[in-house]
Amino acid sequence: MPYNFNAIDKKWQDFWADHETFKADNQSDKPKYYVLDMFPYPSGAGLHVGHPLGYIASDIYSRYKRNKGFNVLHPMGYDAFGLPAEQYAIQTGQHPAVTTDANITRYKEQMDLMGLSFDWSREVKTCDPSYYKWTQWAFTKMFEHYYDREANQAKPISELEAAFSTQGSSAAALADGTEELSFTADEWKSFDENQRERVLQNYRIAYLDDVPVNWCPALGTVLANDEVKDGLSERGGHPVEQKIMRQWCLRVSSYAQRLLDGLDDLDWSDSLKEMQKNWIGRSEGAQLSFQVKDKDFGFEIFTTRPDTIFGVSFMVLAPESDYVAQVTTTEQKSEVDAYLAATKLRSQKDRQMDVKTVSGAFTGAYCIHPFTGKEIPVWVGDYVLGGYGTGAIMAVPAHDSRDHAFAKYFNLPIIPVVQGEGTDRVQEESYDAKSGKMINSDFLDGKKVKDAIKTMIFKIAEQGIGAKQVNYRLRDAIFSRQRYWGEPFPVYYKDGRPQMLDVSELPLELPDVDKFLPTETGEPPLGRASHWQTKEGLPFELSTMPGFAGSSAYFLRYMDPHNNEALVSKEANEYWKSVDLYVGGTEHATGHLIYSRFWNKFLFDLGYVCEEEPFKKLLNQGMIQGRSNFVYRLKSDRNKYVSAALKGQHDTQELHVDVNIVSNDILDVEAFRAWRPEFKDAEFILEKNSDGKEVYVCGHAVEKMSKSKFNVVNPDLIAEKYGADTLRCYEMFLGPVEQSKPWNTNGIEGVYRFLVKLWNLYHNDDRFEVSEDKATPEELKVLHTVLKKAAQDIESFSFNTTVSAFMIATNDLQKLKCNKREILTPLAIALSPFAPHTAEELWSLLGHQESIAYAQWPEHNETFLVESNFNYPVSFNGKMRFLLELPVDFSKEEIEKAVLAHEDSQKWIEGKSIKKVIIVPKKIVNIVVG
RNA sequence: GCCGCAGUGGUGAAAUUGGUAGACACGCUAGACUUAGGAUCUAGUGCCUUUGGCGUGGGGGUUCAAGUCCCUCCUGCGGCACCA
Repeated sequence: MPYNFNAIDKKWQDFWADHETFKADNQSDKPKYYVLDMFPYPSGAGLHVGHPLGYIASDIYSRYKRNKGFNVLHPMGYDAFGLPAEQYAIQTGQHPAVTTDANITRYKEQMDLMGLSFDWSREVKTCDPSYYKWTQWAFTKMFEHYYDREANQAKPISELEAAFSTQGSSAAALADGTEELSFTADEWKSFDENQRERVLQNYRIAYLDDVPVNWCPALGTVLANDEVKDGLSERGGHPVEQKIMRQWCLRVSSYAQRLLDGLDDLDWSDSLKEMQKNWIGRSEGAQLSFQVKDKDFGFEIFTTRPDTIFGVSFMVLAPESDYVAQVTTTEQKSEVDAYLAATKLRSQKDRQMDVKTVSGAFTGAYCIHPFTGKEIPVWVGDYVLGGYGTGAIMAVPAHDSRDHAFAKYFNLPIIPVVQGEGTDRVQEESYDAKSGKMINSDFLDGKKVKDAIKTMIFKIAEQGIGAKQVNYRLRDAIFSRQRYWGEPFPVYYKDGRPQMLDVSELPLELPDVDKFLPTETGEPPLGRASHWQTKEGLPFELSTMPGFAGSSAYFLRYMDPHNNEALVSKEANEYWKSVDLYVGGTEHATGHLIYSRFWNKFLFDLGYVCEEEPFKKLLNQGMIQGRSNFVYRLKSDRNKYVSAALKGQHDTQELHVDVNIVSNDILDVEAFRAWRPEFKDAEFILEKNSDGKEVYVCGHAVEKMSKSKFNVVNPDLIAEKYGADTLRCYEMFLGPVEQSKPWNTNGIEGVYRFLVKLWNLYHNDDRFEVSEDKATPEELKVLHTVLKKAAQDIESFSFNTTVSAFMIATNDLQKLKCNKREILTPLAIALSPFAPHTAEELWSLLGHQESIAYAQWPEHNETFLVESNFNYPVSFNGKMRFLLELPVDFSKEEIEKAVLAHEDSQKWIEGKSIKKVIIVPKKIVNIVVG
């Protein structure tokens, strides 16, 4: 029994735990490095082989950095509030805290089995009151601040109040607000507290507002936009409808520009940056007002194409727009009302599903064109959204496809104002491109589109009818959830006015309830905690915070997890600064990664943290999908199952079968009978495989790994069968970390063989045996090649090729029968990030007392890597190439002679030497000199 | 529809970033040792009409040299989606 991985794994996992090997200190002479994984939601299913992909990658990097002499912070914790535990609680009555704790225990066990080098002394749980104290605290700070557009940062709301009492509402000109209000300083002073609060709510960063929300009746709660996919809830896939509700909101939109600008300096993948840019959705254009005919007001529209203003042939209002009621004429009222009623019936999902149907109604009103003075009809149409821009548009059917469809449907004029390739067909198809020259446009005629946009913005401003305007798609975050298992708001109400608890009164702990369902009167579950109120008997807010609340600042808490006086102390924050490497999946691109950047920027504005961006580098690990297996049950005989190749001859029903009783798609029929009572008498129609044996072959498909599909492969089982190091190396060997791929165990033997081979190289029967002889140049070359490759590849997160490099080195050393200490010592250190248990064992067998985790990373030496095929002196400072014509059958000597004779070679080679000679066909030789 | 990414053997994938395509591993074939092999070891393995020719989704281009750069088309994946 040479390579007893189970014993080795256990020995070193215990050793690391006992010695707190990976505990990071907040003070050190070493440079710091902060490696963070996105912390998991501890689900009941436990970890499957897909989860550790990112954990292993970050662990390899952490271990590498420790060996490189860094003080590494590598913590782990749990995003412990969430829907599944609560849904489970509703079904079983089991308190979510109990299930969550049980799941956490299981998660920790599994992570330890993989030898992950976390500093567990810093573990956080978002559901822990000592943790959510600081989530609540940040919320109260957001309530007490507003966004100052001039200073471009959050400022105390008290400053705004002071300004109101001297300047009235004009003080709010540069504050980001929900709606415009008008009052004088004296009026402000005469306001009572309720009136003042109503004003202030428009400016607070955490504020209450009546907003259209995604209401999910099945879950009994509202959901954020990123929690809704295709009109269905992301969790559970329940239908979602639109509803107006009074909710806590966070003014994330104030930070839109900073969230966008901040991306430039981040080392994130282009695709992820692109996703965030899309989500923020900046668009530049102009806002201008169109006067309504025979009325004393006009309405504001937003357009990115002010240049096409001479092509406007109608206006469209969103059905939700307040203007609709104001402008609709008596003759058109019944038609418009009917249309509005019909639109209301269409659910959010319907509107998304069928974007092609054109619908609308004429209001009877007209606008006056600001430049031509012509009358323009005003319509209502549901393709214009209430929540974006001003909820009203100028329609230019010749140059906007949606306007074009509307114009065609209602037979409205299409006036081309841009000439370009294809504009002659503008009656049939709109020309949306921002290129070409202006026509039919008075003073813009002949200008290029881009110039015309500039000119027009200038003109609009000059005439006082509008100005340049930037709009963002990013909306404020709705922060209330009508659920139990989340952070309680540190808020109570006095005469309906929200009041914040002081930090000394935090945390406000989640009260117990008898059931986890809404009350009979439809209040959230917290309404059942009847005695839950302040000392004065005032009621608390009954909603809880959403999932992203607890995950928005956890990376800061790890820096100083036991501090009861602050989220993070100044010293700890200034030492660790921000996350150097953040590893996680793309699924958080528009949720967590936006909210936590916002949250961090807010704390930065208040001076609580020293870095504006929390995550410097981001590595997106791919998803590991499951490979499901199926059996085919006859519809005629529900006890009979037909093999995959023969299923065409029968009418069958496809059933998922546990992949753990299937090997290479061949079903273990006895295990199947034993799997579930309903299958105990199962009969099979078998097929012949290539060996002529009768077997049951299963169907297969790549799907998401999930319990219900029976395709979950547990990392524990793999670790038990092959050892943690094989699991770690194999997950890396599968391919680039960033790539998604289906799990299959087919190649794991190869990786396992590599570790055994390496082990056996330094073992004679059961005895560890190393030679003290000096290594040969050949052996040194093998070693230094792998040292160089490993360092380079780890730095560039190319872990699959690093594993290959170790395999090559092992094979080479085996051929050389090399078991020398001089080789093994550095090799073990370089291998330790990938196979820490094996490396640590070898390290101790080599006689070291201290853990390999802090051994110094061996630097490679280039002199051992010289190409020995050519006997040239070599240097490694860059490379140069030049061309040389040679006779067909040249020798190496001739090459050298020719090189030296070449007229260019003198100045090229001067002071340098030939590094590499590459011979390619067609009598051409490339000489690389350095 | 718009934006981004990718396409290489039977399979997972490499390729010093423009320099001998297919490293490494799985699988497969043959052999050795074995009572046995789902153990271990050795050799072979891109394709073909094999003294040679062809090959990185298709077509074209730049270059002494292209998987890599440019144009174009096809296919797949991801994101956004009536955002004016």
